[in-house]
Amino acid sequence: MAVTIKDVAKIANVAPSTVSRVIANSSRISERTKKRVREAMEELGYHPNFIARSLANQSTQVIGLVMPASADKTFQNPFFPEVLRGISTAAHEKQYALQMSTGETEREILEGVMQMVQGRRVDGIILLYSAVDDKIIKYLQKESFPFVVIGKPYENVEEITHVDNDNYRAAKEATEHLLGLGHKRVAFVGGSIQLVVTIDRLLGYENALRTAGVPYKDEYIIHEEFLKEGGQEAVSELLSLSEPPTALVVADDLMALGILNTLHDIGIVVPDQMSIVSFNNVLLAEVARPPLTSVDINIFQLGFQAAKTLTQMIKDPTEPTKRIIIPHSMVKRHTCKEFEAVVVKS
Amino acid sequence: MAVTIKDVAKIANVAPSTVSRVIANSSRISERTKKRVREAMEELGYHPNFIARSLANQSTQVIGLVMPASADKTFQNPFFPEVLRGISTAAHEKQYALQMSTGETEREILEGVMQMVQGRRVDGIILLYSAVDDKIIKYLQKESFPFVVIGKPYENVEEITHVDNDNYRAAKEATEHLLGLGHKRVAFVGGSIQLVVTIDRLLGYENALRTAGVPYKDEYIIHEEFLKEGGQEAVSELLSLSEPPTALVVADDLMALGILNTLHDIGIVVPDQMSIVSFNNVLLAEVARPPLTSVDINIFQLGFQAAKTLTQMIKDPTEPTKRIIIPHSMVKRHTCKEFEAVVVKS
DNA sequence: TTGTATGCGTTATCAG
DNA sequence: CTGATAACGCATACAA
Repeated sequence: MAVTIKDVAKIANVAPSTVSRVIANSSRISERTKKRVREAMEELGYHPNFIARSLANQSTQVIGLVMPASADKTFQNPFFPEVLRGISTAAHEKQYALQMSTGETEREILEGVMQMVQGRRVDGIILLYSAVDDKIIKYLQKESFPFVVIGKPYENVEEITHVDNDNYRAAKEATEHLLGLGHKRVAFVGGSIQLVVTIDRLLGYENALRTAGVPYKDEYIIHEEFLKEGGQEAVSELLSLSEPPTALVVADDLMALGILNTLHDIGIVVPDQMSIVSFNNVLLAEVARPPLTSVDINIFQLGFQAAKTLTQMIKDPTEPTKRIIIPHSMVKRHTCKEFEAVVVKS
Repeated sequence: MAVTIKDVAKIANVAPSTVSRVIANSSRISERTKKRVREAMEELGYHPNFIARSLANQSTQVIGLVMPASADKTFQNPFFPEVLRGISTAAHEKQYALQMSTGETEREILEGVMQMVQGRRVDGIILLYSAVDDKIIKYLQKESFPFVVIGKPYENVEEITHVDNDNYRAAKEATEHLLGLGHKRVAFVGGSIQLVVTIDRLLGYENALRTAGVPYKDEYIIHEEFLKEGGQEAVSELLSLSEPPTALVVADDLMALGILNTLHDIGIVVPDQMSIVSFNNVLLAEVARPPLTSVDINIFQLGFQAAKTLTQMIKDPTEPTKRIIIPHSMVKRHTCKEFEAVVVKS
């Protein structure tokens, strides 16, 4: 059996409670006994048992993380390592550990979350995505368990603390950029319409078109998963149109990379024959050829602020609901060009 | 306060210990009382408190995960989401939760691991990488805490359970493939030499050259981090040589992508003027242009087997040390071509 | 400033 | 088959 607080107490000739107070660095313990107790701890190689502490405190110092279904391809998106880095940094500052949901299906994940919550395994939860009609959010609200979502909740926005970008405006700006270059036929290639981020960006795109008086066409809206296969299908659908687009707003760098390469295969030159703006500005955007013009959404900050906010909520449950908007900025590289009346071969 | 075993006991008119037995589905409880207790549980919405259970059991049902320093660029490698998926799947099957280390520096990570272990927060640990002279492995061995490493330990290989590929042979085969195509000037672009995987692959590469009677040159060995900047530097170093290579063995798809694009910028055509074999076969390999010939190391299985093995070790601490080798296979795409006496412009 | 006693929610050991 | 009761290791209210 490992060395406990009692062993330390015996060696230091004090009561267990005194040792406990030394650990908490209570101000009502004399420096002399503190020193003696610490020496005893050192001598025995004592380390506090977090489980016991958790039980006594009703607090675990761990944050639960809910990822999208791991079967889901979304998981492969470079977005996740980067939010994780942000979360991890903030969590570490406040001495929180991180626990991940495991589970392949939505049902399994919900069960995992229920175990985290009811089993008192975590003090709070971060949702790393926001989907339409999400059971997990509803459950967490019902239990009034501390949680924050990264992205915008689909329902009850005012009641749920979340960290998001202004995706509506970001997409609007991206579209306007293309419009400003003279493009009239701008298509939108988004991820799953189940994700709120897709919806917001789509709305921003629509609004930009409407404001510019450019007609909005259903055929120009493509929804695919955030992935490469998606990119390829998107391209073929779009190019088979009688009036194919000359510019694309793409929801994600990874998808844009797929599109880029498919276009390259077909022999369509970017940006000469097709302009592209994508989102996220992960490493891939730089590495792609040509390098992608991409909206930087500051993924690290998304994670960092989410974790920071959650720890505040845990510490002070009366904290009001918050909406934190992380700024974005378009990084112009080499996938956008002024529209010229070049015929896009179909 | 949440509903506890006592509340259930009261409603069901039994002792708390009986409720506990029902939860464990003990065979020495009559079906009738089981039913009554279960109804009470249902009625109150009872869920067991894992923390309390952990304290009583001395077992947490959580596995600790040690990632490389999150400041480290390695973290961005698509390798990680995929091992995680494997680990997560196996862990979920055995009802284990996953806890991640947070910490930016090596020192912080070691401290985090010590907290996991001494604080009894986890039942076992998986190391997601293997580095030379690793303090964490030494610590875990000293504590004789259950752990498995993904990759090959640098020291005490026989005493440490690990899940690895035969990287030596994989690299040898990749090199032989290039040699077989007639290339004589084959360079090796590896990741950090601090990683054991790099060392193994380098040795395999060397052996292939030696066996083929091709001279081995120091200038052909480049070590960079597993990333894109690395790719670019590698290319410029290699091409500035008086006898630049005509083929490359690259440690990682992400790096290979960087190299591919740098070559493209310079105007060197792959595979006509430069052949490339890389490792990991992640999504990127498919998406790259041209698609990468890459050694599939079965990342998912690496994670899956690691978690599965660890849970066995936890259940039965007398399990012998194991070495599990996950098979690899080369996926031929379009980055390799027979060597022709084309002058590579320098 | 320090010690004593009790509780946190379970499981496990005895009895019965 | 079931019920008391004592751990598990720590924190804290209350005493001293």
